[in-house]
Amino acid sequence: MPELTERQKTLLLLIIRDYIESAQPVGSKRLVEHYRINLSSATIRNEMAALTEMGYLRQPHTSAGRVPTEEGYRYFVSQMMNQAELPESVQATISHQFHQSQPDVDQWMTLAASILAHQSQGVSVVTAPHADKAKYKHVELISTQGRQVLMVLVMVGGEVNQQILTLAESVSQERLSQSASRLNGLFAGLAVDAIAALPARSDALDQDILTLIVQAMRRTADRASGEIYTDGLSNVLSEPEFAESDEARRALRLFEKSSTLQDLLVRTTTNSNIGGLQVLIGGEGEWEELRQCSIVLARYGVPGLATGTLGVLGPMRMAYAKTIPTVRFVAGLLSDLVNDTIVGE
Amino acid sequence: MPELTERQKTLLLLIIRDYIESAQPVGSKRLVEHYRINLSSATIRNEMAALTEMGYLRQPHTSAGRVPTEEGYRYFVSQMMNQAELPESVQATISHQFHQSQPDVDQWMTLAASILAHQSQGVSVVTAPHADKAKYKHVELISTQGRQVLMVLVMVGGEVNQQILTLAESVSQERLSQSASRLNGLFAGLAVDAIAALPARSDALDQDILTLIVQAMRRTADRASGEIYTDGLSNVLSEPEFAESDEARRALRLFEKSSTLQDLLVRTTTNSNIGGLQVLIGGEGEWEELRQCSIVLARYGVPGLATGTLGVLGPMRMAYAKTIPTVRFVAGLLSDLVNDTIVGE
DNA sequence: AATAGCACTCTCGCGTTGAGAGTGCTAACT
DNA sequence: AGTTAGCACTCTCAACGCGAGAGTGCTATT
Repeated sequence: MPELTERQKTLLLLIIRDYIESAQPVGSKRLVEHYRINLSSATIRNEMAALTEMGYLRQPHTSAGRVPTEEGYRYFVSQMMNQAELPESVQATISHQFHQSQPDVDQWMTLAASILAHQSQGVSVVTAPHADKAKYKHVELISTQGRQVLMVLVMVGGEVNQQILTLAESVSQERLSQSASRLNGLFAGLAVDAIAALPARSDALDQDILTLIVQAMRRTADRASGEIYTDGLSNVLSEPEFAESDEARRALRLFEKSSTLQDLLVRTTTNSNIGGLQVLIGGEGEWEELRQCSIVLARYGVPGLATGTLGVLGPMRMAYAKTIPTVRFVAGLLSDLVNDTIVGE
Repeated sequence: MPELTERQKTLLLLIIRDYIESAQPVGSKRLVEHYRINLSSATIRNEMAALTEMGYLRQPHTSAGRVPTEEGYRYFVSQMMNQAELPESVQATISHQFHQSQPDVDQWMTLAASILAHQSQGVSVVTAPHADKAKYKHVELISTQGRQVLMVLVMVGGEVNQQILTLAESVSQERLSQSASRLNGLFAGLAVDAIAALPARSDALDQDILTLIVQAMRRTADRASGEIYTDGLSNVLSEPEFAESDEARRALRLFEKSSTLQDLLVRTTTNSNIGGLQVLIGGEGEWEELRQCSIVLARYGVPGLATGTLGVLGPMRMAYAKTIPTVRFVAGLLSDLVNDTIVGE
């Protein structure tokens, strides 16, 4: 791919910025009128032709202005990655909201999703922090009715797993508490494999619970991510590109099947570093449903202990300039929160 | 309002049924051709004129067929309320799905929402069972880090309240467990007011926890309903009436602000009996966002112990004939499940 | 009371047309 | 050589007109 001259670079960024704002193909004349450029429209036309030739722009039809291609957006985003800090005042507002909220993962996730959706005018996704290798911390068993028992399983890192068990026979709350207490003494800090490798318990109830705990921990580990929080779904319907086609419906459907969404998040962020952003433009050939969309994703958390993903989905014409720094900033915030909560345990 | 003749009644129902299927104004000729009626189109025209006069039908424009008015839909629904059973086979399928799922409230709610959305092709809403007067059952305190403690509070009826507390000073897990155990012995089966009325505890930690428990129970009671589950959001976008207008967005927004949605559910079902259906057509003048929509709602559960709401939102042109019996049936199922889970405690 | 016939109304789809926007190319200019 | 003015050309889009079709209400008839 040929190099861009400085002027082409400036023009390309200008054109994309304008298109993101106006949602309309931008022509040479409009460009001259709206921005202070010391060039005539004819010169700009030449440059536009060149940029089109190089694959950064395209024309919806012969006599329309130019529109960015996926390649164009990619260039735009790459230029933006390095710089683009969120204004101090916005940073302060967001931090403030987090610090005055309850110190509760659920609250944080909801808040993060809400902030992202609001700032970016897109659909936000946030997954709860999740440990790849969960370590046992504590179990509580609460008799509910008959043979049914509520098991609350807490992992190191604070991940909570709640589940109803059905035992072979009815057991008193007292015996349950004793059993839980015995297991807590035994398992503290162990990973699932270590627990499974322990010799069988002589007490039948203890052994049953142990088996169920191992199952629950395995299941938690298999889930590739924590619970998914989302917000701003209605934002996407305001976008003109989704107004009448059923593009919007396809993208929305992705959000209803949480398994697909999880797959997407995992596959695209699994190798990315904490703090590193990833921007998927037009589904990158992999995601048919997202051909018209872009996603800005980031991982947060403490590697090895608990990590999660957060991001924003919007039309390809998304407000990257605002979304990217916001996602980056919120990811940093959540990382700090996870860090503060876990470290020292 | 004048009485309808038997023939007018038949015709009105037929017209509405046809319109619900086809989504197009239905004319006299179409009616004669598609259904075996021993009448000429001219006669039908006369009757249609009468029905229009009476306010059950209306014409989008002079030379179009008839479309039901809100009044028309109301009549249609009222006719359907008494009869309309779900086919045995469908009942069986749904029951089966419930009985083979995990005995877990979260699972049930998700499943109920999924079934409702799928059957009705609308957006479903299900709220978790919730007790107006929560009774204490059990508390567990799990130290997480420093002064932070995870409190798991279980109510009679199985409602679980999970919360992070920040204590005045760091406390060992052992002391927490002891405190929890003392309180459990003391509070079992009591309502929040009874607990608040108890004399202060001599132990400072016990007293702190007690206060926090009362707060948590009050907060739970103040929430007018349990957690909200929803499904089928993308269905609503397929409906032609929402294709391009922004009606859809307004209705969707209702679902994003869970507070508004809760308000709606509470206000419309607060006085309705378990098992009784309520159908809101066109927002009934109260809900501007729902002017084009209908909602079928039902309460389920065991009055006085734990109740919840479930329902379906769709266009006014919704498939009532399928939705109403489904909502009624699922409500019955959930009532049974709640009953089985709670009774005997 | 029910129906056949008829004149009337209104929407919708379709082809036409003219204005406007934007382009690419060429020739002139710096 | 790079830049610019001018111009012919292309294409979309909104407006318009028009005819077909659907549906109605009314009247006269059975």
